[in-house]
Amino acid sequence: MDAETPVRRRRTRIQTEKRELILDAALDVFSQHGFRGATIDQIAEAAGMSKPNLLYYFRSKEAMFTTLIERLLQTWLAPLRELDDIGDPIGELRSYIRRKLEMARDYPRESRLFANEILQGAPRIQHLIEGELKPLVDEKAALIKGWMKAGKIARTDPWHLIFSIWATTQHYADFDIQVRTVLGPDRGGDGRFEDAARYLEQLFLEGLRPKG
Amino acid sequence: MDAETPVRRRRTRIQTEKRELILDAALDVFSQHGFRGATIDQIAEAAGMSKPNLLYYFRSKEAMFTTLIERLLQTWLAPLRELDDIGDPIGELRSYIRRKLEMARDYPRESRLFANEILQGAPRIQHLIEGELKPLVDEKAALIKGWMKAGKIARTDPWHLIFSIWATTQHYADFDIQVRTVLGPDRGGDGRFEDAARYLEQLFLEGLRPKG
DNA sequence: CGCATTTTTGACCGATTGGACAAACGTTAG
DNA sequence: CTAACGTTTGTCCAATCGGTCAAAAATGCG
Repeated sequence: MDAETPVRRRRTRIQTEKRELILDAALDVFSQHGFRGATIDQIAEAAGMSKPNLLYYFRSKEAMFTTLIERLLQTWLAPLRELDDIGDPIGELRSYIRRKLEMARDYPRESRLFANEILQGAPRIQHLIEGELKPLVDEKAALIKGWMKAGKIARTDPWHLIFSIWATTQHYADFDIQVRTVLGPDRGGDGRFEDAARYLEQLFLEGLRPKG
Repeated sequence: MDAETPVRRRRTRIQTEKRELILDAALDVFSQHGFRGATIDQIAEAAGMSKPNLLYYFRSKEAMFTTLIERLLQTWLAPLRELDDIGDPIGELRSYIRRKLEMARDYPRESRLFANEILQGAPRIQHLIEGELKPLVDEKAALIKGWMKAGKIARTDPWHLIFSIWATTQHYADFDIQVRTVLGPDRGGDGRFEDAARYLEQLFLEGLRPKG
Protein backbone atom coordinates (compact mmCIF):
# COMPACT_ATOMS: atom_id res chain seq x y z
CA MET A 1 0.00 0.00 0.00
CA ASP A 2 2.24 2.78 1.26
CA ALA A 3 5.46 2.47 -0.66
CA GLU A 4 7.44 5.07 1.21
CA THR A 5 7.21 4.57 4.93
CA PRO A 6 8.21 1.48 6.81
CA VAL A 7 4.97 1.69 8.73
CA ARG A 8 1.94 0.23 7.07
CA ARG A 9 -1.08 1.55 8.85
CA ARG A 10 -0.57 4.95 10.38
CA ARG A 11 2.05 7.68 10.48
CA THR A 12 3.49 8.80 13.80
CA ARG A 13 4.01 12.44 14.72
CA ILE A 14 7.73 11.80 14.74
CA GLN A 15 7.54 10.20 11.34
CA THR A 16 5.73 13.16 9.89
CA GLU A 17 8.21 15.61 11.34
CA LYS A 18 11.30 13.66 10.40
CA ARG A 19 10.08 13.08 6.89
CA GLU A 20 9.64 16.81 6.43
CA LEU A 21 13.09 17.45 7.84
CA ILE A 22 14.59 14.93 5.44
CA LEU A 23 12.72 16.28 2.45
CA ASP A 24 13.99 19.78 3.17
CA ALA A 25 17.56 18.55 3.41
CA ALA A 26 17.08 16.45 0.29
CA LEU A 27 15.80 19.48 -1.58
CA ASP A 28 19.00 21.30 -0.63
CA VAL A 29 21.24 18.55 -1.88
CA PHE A 30 19.28 17.39 -4.92
CA SER A 31 18.81 20.92 -6.24
CA GLN A 32 22.51 21.61 -5.93
CA HIS A 33 23.94 18.38 -7.34
CA GLY A 34 21.13 16.68 -9.23
CA PHE A 35 19.90 13.19 -8.55
CA ARG A 36 23.02 11.26 -9.40
CA GLY A 37 25.33 13.90 -8.00
CA ALA A 38 23.62 13.81 -4.62
CA THR A 39 24.54 11.16 -2.06
CA ILE A 40 22.48 9.82 0.80
CA ASP A 41 25.32 10.69 3.14
CA GLN A 42 25.13 14.34 2.08
CA ILE A 43 21.41 14.43 2.68
CA ALA A 44 21.83 12.69 6.01
CA GLU A 45 24.42 15.20 7.14
CA ALA A 46 22.27 18.11 5.98
CA ALA A 47 19.37 16.65 7.94
CA GLY A 48 21.54 16.01 10.99
CA MET A 49 20.96 12.29 11.13
CA SER A 50 22.62 9.03 10.16
CA LYS A 51 22.31 7.36 6.79
CA PRO A 52 20.51 4.25 8.00
CA ASN A 53 18.14 6.51 9.85
CA LEU A 54 17.24 8.25 6.59
CA LEU A 55 16.57 4.89 5.03
CA TYR A 56 14.24 4.09 7.87
CA TYR A 57 11.97 6.95 6.80
CA PHE A 58 12.47 6.60 3.05
CA ARG A 59 13.05 3.21 1.55
CA SER A 60 15.48 4.57 -1.04
CA LYS A 61 17.13 7.63 -2.51
CA GLU A 62 14.70 7.36 -5.37
CA ALA A 63 11.74 7.48 -2.99
CA MET A 64 12.98 10.75 -1.52
CA PHE A 65 13.36 12.22 -4.96
CA THR A 66 9.99 11.23 -6.32
CA THR A 67 8.18 12.30 -3.17
CA LEU A 68 9.95 15.63 -3.43
CA ILE A 69 9.35 16.28 -7.09
CA GLU A 70 5.74 15.20 -7.15
CA ARG A 71 4.93 17.54 -4.30
CA LEU A 72 7.01 20.28 -5.88
CA LEU A 73 5.22 20.12 -9.20
CA GLN A 74 1.96 21.00 -7.52
CA THR A 75 3.23 24.20 -5.93
CA TRP A 76 5.06 25.00 -9.12
CA LEU A 77 1.92 24.82 -11.23
CA ALA A 78 -0.27 26.65 -8.73
CA PRO A 79 0.18 30.09 -10.34
CA LEU A 80 -0.86 28.76 -13.72
CA ARG A 81 -3.91 27.10 -12.18
CA GLU A 82 -5.00 30.48 -10.87
CA LEU A 83 -5.00 31.99 -14.34
CA ASP A 84 -8.67 32.44 -15.12
CA ASP A 85 -11.25 34.53 -16.90
CA ILE A 86 -12.24 36.73 -14.00
CA GLY A 87 -10.11 39.85 -14.34
CA ASP A 88 -9.00 41.56 -17.52
CA PRO A 89 -6.61 39.43 -19.62
CA ILE A 90 -3.68 41.84 -19.58
CA GLY A 91 -3.89 42.09 -15.80
CA GLU A 92 -4.17 38.32 -15.49
CA LEU A 93 -1.05 37.75 -17.53
CA ARG A 94 0.81 40.49 -15.72
CA SER A 95 0.06 39.02 -12.32
CA TYR A 96 0.93 35.53 -13.57
CA ILE A 97 4.33 36.77 -14.65
CA ARG A 98 4.79 38.54 -11.34
CA ARG A 99 3.86 35.46 -9.35
CA LYS A 100 6.16 33.22 -11.33
CA LEU A 101 9.00 35.65 -10.77
CA GLU A 102 8.26 35.72 -7.06
CA MET A 103 8.44 31.95 -7.00
CA ALA A 104 11.79 32.00 -8.73
CA ARG A 105 12.94 34.42 -6.03
CA ASP A 106 11.43 32.60 -3.05
CA TYR A 107 11.77 28.97 -4.14
CA PRO A 108 14.95 28.74 -6.21
CA ARG A 109 15.71 25.24 -4.96
CA GLU A 110 12.45 23.91 -6.32
CA SER A 111 13.04 25.59 -9.65
CA ARG A 112 16.53 24.17 -9.97
CA LEU A 113 15.47 20.68 -9.01
CA PHE A 114 12.77 20.76 -11.65
CA ALA A 115 15.11 22.21 -14.25
CA ASN A 116 17.69 19.56 -13.52
CA GLU A 117 15.17 16.80 -14.02
CA ILE A 118 13.89 18.21 -17.30
CA LEU A 119 17.44 18.78 -18.55
CA GLN A 120 18.18 15.09 -18.21
CA GLY A 121 15.11 14.23 -20.22
CA ALA A 122 12.67 14.00 -17.32
CA PRO A 123 13.31 10.29 -16.79
CA ARG A 124 11.43 10.24 -13.49
CA ILE A 125 8.53 12.60 -14.13
CA GLN A 126 7.62 12.17 -17.74
CA HIS A 127 4.26 10.71 -16.79
CA LEU A 128 3.53 13.83 -14.75
CA ILE A 129 4.37 16.12 -17.64
CA GLU A 130 2.11 14.16 -19.93
CA GLY A 131 -0.65 13.53 -17.44
CA GLU A 132 -0.75 16.75 -15.46
CA LEU A 133 1.27 19.55 -16.98
CA LYS A 134 0.21 19.14 -20.59
CA PRO A 135 -3.55 19.06 -19.93
CA LEU A 136 -3.26 22.12 -17.71
CA VAL A 137 -1.29 24.03 -20.32
CA ASP A 138 -3.72 23.03 -23.03
CA GLU A 139 -6.59 24.28 -20.91
CA LYS A 140 -4.94 27.61 -20.24
CA ALA A 141 -3.84 27.95 -23.85
CA ALA A 142 -7.48 27.66 -24.87
CA LEU A 143 -8.36 30.34 -22.36
CA ILE A 144 -5.69 32.63 -23.78
CA LYS A 145 -6.84 31.89 -27.31
CA GLY A 146 -10.26 33.13 -26.30
CA TRP A 147 -8.72 36.40 -25.16
CA MET A 148 -7.02 36.76 -28.51
CA LYS A 149 -10.21 36.12 -30.45
CA ALA A 150 -11.95 38.72 -28.30
CA GLY A 151 -9.23 41.23 -29.17
CA LYS A 152 -8.13 41.55 -25.55
CA ILE A 153 -4.51 40.66 -26.30
CA ALA A 154 -2.47 40.43 -29.48
CA ARG A 155 -2.84 37.31 -31.60
CA THR A 156 0.06 34.95 -31.13
CA ASP A 157 0.84 31.37 -30.10
CA PRO A 158 -0.50 30.74 -26.56
CA TRP A 159 1.74 27.70 -25.94
CA HIS A 160 4.89 29.53 -26.83
CA LEU A 161 3.66 32.47 -24.81
CA ILE A 162 3.50 30.25 -21.75
CA PHE A 163 6.92 28.81 -22.54
CA SER A 164 8.41 32.29 -22.71
CA ILE A 165 6.94 33.24 -19.36
CA TRP A 166 8.36 30.10 -17.80
CA ALA A 167 11.73 30.61 -19.44
CA THR A 168 12.19 34.25 -18.51
CA THR A 169 11.07 33.94 -14.92
CA GLN A 170 12.71 30.63 -14.01
CA HIS A 171 15.91 31.92 -15.57
CA TYR A 172 16.40 34.06 -12.46
CA ALA A 173 16.40 30.96 -10.27
CA ASP A 174 18.13 28.43 -12.51
CA PHE A 175 20.84 30.73 -13.85
CA ASP A 176 21.10 32.77 -10.67
CA ILE A 177 24.89 32.54 -10.50
CA GLN A 178 25.26 33.82 -14.02
CA VAL A 179 22.72 36.58 -13.52
CA ARG A 180 24.37 37.84 -10.36
CA THR A 181 27.87 37.60 -11.79
CA VAL A 182 26.98 39.46 -14.97
CA LEU A 183 25.03 42.15 -13.15
CA GLY A 184 27.94 42.70 -10.81
CA PRO A 185 28.01 43.48 -7.09
CA ASP A 186 25.92 46.65 -7.22
CA ARG A 187 23.18 45.76 -9.73
CA GLY A 188 23.20 42.06 -8.83
CA GLY A 189 22.00 42.54 -5.26
CA ASP A 190 18.52 42.04 -3.88
CA GLY A 191 17.12 44.62 -6.25
CA ARG A 192 17.66 42.46 -9.29
CA PHE A 193 14.22 40.91 -8.98
CA GLU A 194 12.49 44.29 -9.00
CA ASP A 195 14.53 45.26 -12.06
CA ALA A 196 13.58 41.98 -13.69
CA ALA A 197 9.91 42.51 -12.86
CA ARG A 198 9.93 45.98 -14.42
CA TYR A 199 11.75 44.76 -17.50
CA LEU A 200 9.56 41.71 -18.05
CA GLU A 201 6.39 43.72 -17.68
CA GLN A 202 7.53 46.06 -20.41
CA LEU A 203 8.74 43.21 -22.62
CA PHE A 204 5.53 41.26 -22.47
CA LEU A 205 3.22 44.22 -22.76
CA GLU A 206 5.00 46.61 -25.11
CA GLY A 207 7.91 44.81 -26.71
CA LEU A 208 11.01 46.66 -27.79
CA ARG A 209 9.89 48.70 -30.74
CA PRO A 210 10.00 52.37 -29.89
CA LYS A 211 6.67 54.02 -29.42
CA GLY A 212 7.34 57.13 -31.45
CA MET B 1 53.35 22.82 -20.20
CA ASP B 2 50.47 20.95 -21.79
CA ALA B 3 48.29 19.70 -19.02
CA GLU B 4 46.04 17.53 -21.12
CA THR B 5 48.02 15.30 -23.42
CA PRO B 6 50.62 12.77 -22.40
CA VAL B 7 52.91 14.15 -25.05
CA ARG B 8 54.88 17.21 -24.18
CA ARG B 9 56.11 18.72 -27.39
CA ARG B 10 53.89 18.04 -30.35
CA ARG B 11 50.51 16.51 -31.08
CA THR B 12 50.24 13.60 -33.46
CA ARG B 13 47.61 13.41 -36.18
CA ILE B 14 46.12 10.42 -34.38
CA GLN B 15 46.06 12.34 -31.13
CA THR B 16 44.22 15.23 -32.73
CA GLU B 17 41.64 12.94 -34.29
CA LYS B 18 41.09 10.78 -31.25
CA ARG B 19 40.77 13.77 -28.98
CA GLU B 20 38.02 15.16 -31.18
CA LEU B 21 36.30 11.80 -31.21
CA ILE B 22 36.44 11.62 -27.45
CA LEU B 23 35.20 15.17 -26.98
CA ASP B 24 32.19 14.48 -29.15
CA ALA B 25 31.34 11.36 -27.18
CA ALA B 26 31.93 13.22 -23.95
CA LEU B 27 29.55 15.95 -25.06
CA ASP B 28 26.90 13.32 -25.63
CA VAL B 29 27.30 11.82 -22.20
CA PHE B 30 27.98 14.94 -20.15
CA SER B 31 25.05 16.83 -21.65
CA GLN B 32 22.72 13.98 -20.87
CA HIS B 33 23.82 13.08 -17.35
CA GLY B 34 25.81 16.05 -16.07
CA PHE B 35 29.37 15.85 -14.83
CA ARG B 36 28.84 13.59 -11.86
CA GLY B 37 26.22 11.51 -13.57
CA ALA B 38 28.53 10.71 -16.45
CA THR B 39 31.06 7.91 -16.18
CA ILE B 40 34.28 7.45 -18.08
CA ASP B 41 33.07 4.03 -19.14
CA GLN B 42 30.01 5.55 -20.78
CA ILE B 43 32.14 8.04 -22.67
CA ALA B 44 34.55 5.30 -23.67
CA GLU B 45 31.76 3.16 -25.02
CA ALA B 46 30.24 6.10 -26.89
CA ALA B 47 33.66 6.81 -28.40
CA GLY B 48 34.20 3.14 -29.22
CA MET B 49 37.35 2.74 -27.21
CA SER B 50 38.55 1.39 -23.89
CA LYS B 51 38.60 3.36 -20.65
CA PRO B 52 42.39 3.34 -20.20
CA ASN B 53 42.65 4.49 -23.78
CA LEU B 54 40.54 7.53 -22.99
CA LEU B 55 42.78 8.32 -20.07
CA TYR B 56 45.73 8.18 -22.41
CA TYR B 57 44.35 11.14 -24.34
CA PHE B 58 42.85 13.00 -21.38
CA ARG B 59 44.48 12.81 -18.03
CA SER B 60 41.15 12.81 -16.18
CA LYS B 61 37.40 13.09 -16.49
CA GLU B 62 37.73 16.66 -15.29
CA ALA B 63 40.17 17.45 -18.12
CA MET B 64 37.64 16.27 -20.69
CA PHE B 65 34.96 18.39 -19.15
CA THR B 66 36.93 21.61 -18.89
CA THR B 67 38.33 21.26 -22.41
CA LEU B 68 34.81 20.76 -23.63
CA ILE B 69 33.16 23.59 -21.80
CA GLU B 70 35.86 26.15 -22.48
CA ARG B 71 35.67 25.50 -26.19
CA LEU B 72 31.89 25.42 -26.05
CA LEU B 73 31.62 28.82 -24.41
CA GLN B 74 33.34 30.42 -27.38
CA THR B 75 30.89 29.10 -29.95
CA TRP B 76 28.06 29.86 -27.59
CA LEU B 77 29.01 33.51 -27.28
CA ALA B 78 29.75 33.99 -30.96
CA PRO B 79 26.29 35.31 -31.86
CA LEU B 80 26.51 37.96 -29.15
CA ARG B 81 29.97 38.97 -30.36
CA GLU B 82 28.50 39.65 -33.77
CA LEU B 83 25.99 42.11 -32.39
CA ASP B 84 27.27 45.45 -33.59
CA ASP B 85 26.33 48.94 -34.69
CA ILE B 86 26.32 48.30 -38.42
CA GLY B 87 22.72 47.54 -39.31
CA ASP B 88 19.62 49.03 -37.78
CA PRO B 89 19.14 48.13 -34.09
CA ILE B 90 15.82 46.35 -34.48
CA GLY B 91 17.22 44.21 -37.26
CA GLU B 92 20.32 43.48 -35.23
CA LEU B 93 18.31 42.28 -32.26
CA ARG B 94 15.99 40.30 -34.45
CA SER B 95 18.83 38.45 -36.13
CA TYR B 96 20.53 37.87 -32.78
CA ILE B 97 17.38 36.21 -31.48
CA ARG B 98 17.09 34.16 -34.64
CA ARG B 99 20.70 33.02 -34.45
CA LYS B 100 20.40 32.06 -30.80
CA LEU B 101 17.29 30.05 -31.57
CA GLU B 102 19.09 28.31 -34.41
CA MET B 103 21.88 27.39 -32.04
CA ALA B 104 19.38 25.94 -29.58
CA ARG B 105 18.03 23.87 -32.45
CA ASP B 106 21.36 22.80 -33.94
CA TYR B 107 23.50 22.49 -30.81
CA PRO B 108 21.20 21.33 -28.01
CA ARG B 109 23.95 19.28 -26.38
CA GLU B 110 26.11 22.32 -25.92
CA SER B 111 23.23 24.29 -24.47
CA ARG B 112 22.34 21.57 -22.00
CA LEU B 113 25.90 21.07 -20.90
CA PHE B 114 26.22 24.77 -20.22
CA ALA B 115 22.87 24.93 -18.45
CA ASN B 116 23.81 21.99 -16.28
CA GLU B 117 27.02 23.64 -15.21
CA ILE B 118 25.34 26.95 -14.36
CA LEU B 119 22.56 25.15 -12.50
CA GLN B 120 25.10 23.63 -10.13
CA GLY B 121 26.55 27.02 -9.41
CA ALA B 122 29.15 27.04 -12.19
CA PRO B 123 31.83 25.46 -10.00
CA ARG B 124 34.14 24.82 -12.94
CA ILE B 125 33.65 27.89 -15.11
CA GLN B 126 33.01 30.75 -12.75
CA HIS B 127 36.25 32.39 -13.81
CA LEU B 128 35.09 32.32 -17.43
CA ILE B 129 31.79 33.93 -16.55
CA GLU B 130 33.53 36.69 -14.68
CA GLY B 131 36.45 37.10 -17.04
CA GLU B 132 34.84 36.57 -20.44
CA LEU B 133 31.07 36.54 -20.36
CA LYS B 134 30.51 39.52 -18.09
CA PRO B 135 32.81 41.93 -19.98
CA LEU B 136 31.22 40.94 -23.26
CA VAL B 137 27.72 41.45 -21.91
CA ASP B 138 28.69 44.80 -20.40
CA GLU B 139 30.07 45.89 -23.75
CA LYS B 140 26.95 44.89 -25.65
CA ALA B 141 24.71 46.37 -22.98
CA ALA B 142 26.44 49.71 -23.55
CA LEU B 143 25.83 49.34 -27.27
CA ILE B 144 22.16 48.65 -26.69
CA LYS B 145 21.94 51.55 -24.29
CA GLY B 146 23.18 53.78 -27.10
CA TRP B 147 20.34 52.54 -29.30
CA MET B 148 17.87 53.43 -26.58
CA LYS B 149 19.26 56.91 -26.15
CA ALA B 150 19.05 57.41 -29.90
CA GLY B 151 15.40 56.39 -29.80
CA LYS B 152 15.99 53.37 -32.01
CA ILE B 153 14.48 50.94 -29.53
CA ALA B 154 12.35 51.33 -26.44
CA ARG B 155 14.06 52.31 -23.21
CA THR B 156 14.52 49.38 -20.89
CA ASP B 157 17.21 47.42 -19.06
CA PRO B 158 19.79 46.10 -21.57
CA TRP B 159 21.16 43.43 -19.22
CA HIS B 160 17.76 41.95 -18.52
CA LEU B 161 16.99 42.20 -22.22
CA ILE B 162 19.96 39.99 -22.95
CA PHE B 163 18.92 37.61 -20.18
CA SER B 164 15.45 37.30 -21.64
CA ILE B 165 16.83 36.49 -25.08
CA TRP B 166 19.06 33.82 -23.61
CA ALA B 167 16.26 32.39 -21.50
CA THR B 168 13.63 32.20 -24.23
CA THR B 169 15.89 30.74 -26.90
CA GLN B 170 17.87 28.27 -24.80
CA HIS B 171 14.60 27.09 -23.30
CA TYR B 172 13.95 25.20 -26.53
CA ALA B 173 17.17 23.22 -26.09
CA ASP B 174 17.28 22.81 -22.32
CA PHE B 175 13.59 22.05 -21.79
CA ASP B 176 13.16 20.28 -25.09
CA ILE B 177 11.42 17.25 -23.59
CA GLN B 178 8.88 19.42 -21.85
CA VAL B 179 8.31 21.58 -24.91
CA ARG B 180 7.73 18.62 -27.18
CA THR B 181 5.53 16.83 -24.69
CA VAL B 182 3.34 19.86 -24.06
CA LEU B 183 3.04 20.72 -27.73
CA GLY B 184 2.01 17.16 -28.51
CA PRO B 185 2.83 14.96 -31.48
CA ASP B 186 1.49 17.24 -34.19
CA ARG B 187 2.61 20.69 -33.02
CA GLY B 188 5.75 19.40 -31.30
CA GLY B 189 7.40 18.17 -34.48
CA ASP B 190 10.14 19.82 -36.47
CA GLY B 191 8.02 22.90 -37.03
CA ARG B 192 8.18 23.95 -33.41
CA PHE B 193 11.27 26.05 -34.01
CA GLU B 194 9.63 28.04 -36.77
CA ASP B 195 6.63 28.59 -34.52
CA ALA B 196 8.95 29.68 -31.75
CA ALA B 197 10.81 32.03 -34.08
CA ARG B 198 7.58 33.68 -35.18
CA TYR B 199 6.32 33.98 -31.63
CA LEU B 200 9.57 35.37 -30.22
CA GLU B 201 9.84 37.96 -32.95
CA GLN B 202 6.42 39.25 -32.12
CA LEU B 203 7.06 39.14 -28.40
CA PHE B 204 10.28 41.10 -28.52
CA LEU B 205 9.11 43.61 -31.08
CA GLU B 206 5.47 44.20 -30.28
CA GLY B 207 4.66 42.65 -26.95
CA LEU B 208 1.21 41.35 -26.17
CA ARG B 209 -0.91 44.44 -25.87
CA PRO B 210 -3.42 44.54 -28.72
CA LYS B 211 -2.75 47.11 -31.38
CA GLY B 212 -6.26 48.46 -31.67
C1' DC C 1 7.47 -0.08 37.03
C1' DG C 2 7.70 -3.66 32.88
C1' DC C 3 6.72 -4.62 28.33
C1' DA C 4 6.02 -3.66 23.39
C1' DT C 5 6.78 -0.68 19.84
C1' DT C 6 9.25 2.78 17.50
C1' DT C 7 13.52 4.95 16.48
C1' DT C 8 18.60 5.12 15.94
C1' DT C 9 23.04 3.49 14.81
C1' DG C 10 27.61 0.85 13.96
C1' DA C 11 29.17 -2.45 11.16
C1' DC C 12 29.01 -4.43 7.03
C1' DC C 13 28.22 -5.74 1.89
C1' DG C 14 28.37 -5.91 -3.14
C1' DA C 15 28.58 -2.83 -6.96
C1' DT C 16 30.46 0.98 -9.23
C1' DT C 17 33.55 4.62 -9.63
C1' DG C 18 37.95 7.26 -11.32
C1' DG C 19 42.28 6.18 -12.13
C1' DA C 20 47.16 3.61 -12.20
C1' DC C 21 50.25 0.56 -14.42
C1' DA C 22 52.82 -2.56 -16.87
C1' DA C 23 52.70 -5.37 -20.57
C1' DA C 24 51.43 -5.95 -25.28
C1' DC C 25 50.68 -4.18 -29.78
C1' DG C 26 51.43 -1.26 -33.92
C1' DT C 27 54.10 1.79 -36.67
C1' DT C 28 57.95 3.83 -38.66
C1' DA C 29 62.76 5.24 -39.55
C1' DG C 30 67.36 3.79 -39.97
C1' DC D 1 65.54 -6.60 -39.07
C1' DT D 2 65.31 -3.80 -35.08
C1' DA D 3 65.24 -0.17 -31.99
C1' DA D 4 62.37 3.63 -30.67
C1' DC D 5 58.21 5.58 -30.13
C1' DG D 6 53.23 5.94 -30.11
C1' DT D 7 49.02 3.44 -29.01
C1' DT D 8 45.94 0.05 -26.77
C1' DT D 9 44.24 -2.90 -23.28
C1' DG D 10 43.68 -6.37 -19.19
C1' DT D 11 44.16 -6.15 -14.65
C1' DC D 12 44.11 -4.15 -10.52
C1' DC D 13 43.14 -0.75 -6.63
C1' DA D 14 41.29 2.39 -3.16
C1' DA D 15 37.37 5.16 -2.51
C1' DT D 16 32.67 5.85 -2.64
C1' DC D 17 28.15 4.48 -3.58
C1' DG D 18 23.21 2.77 -2.15
C1' DG D 19 21.44 -0.24 0.83
C1' DT D 20 21.03 -4.18 4.67
C1' DC D 21 20.87 -5.94 9.26
C1' DA D 22 20.98 -6.91 13.90
C1' DA D 23 21.34 -4.90 18.00
C1' DA D 24 20.93 -0.98 20.96
C1' DA D 25 18.48 3.04 22.53
C1' DA D 26 14.45 5.69 23.16
C1' DT D 27 9.64 6.09 23.62
C1' DG D 28 4.89 5.06 24.58
C1' DC D 29 1.65 2.56 27.41
C1' DG D 30 -0.72 -0.39 30.87
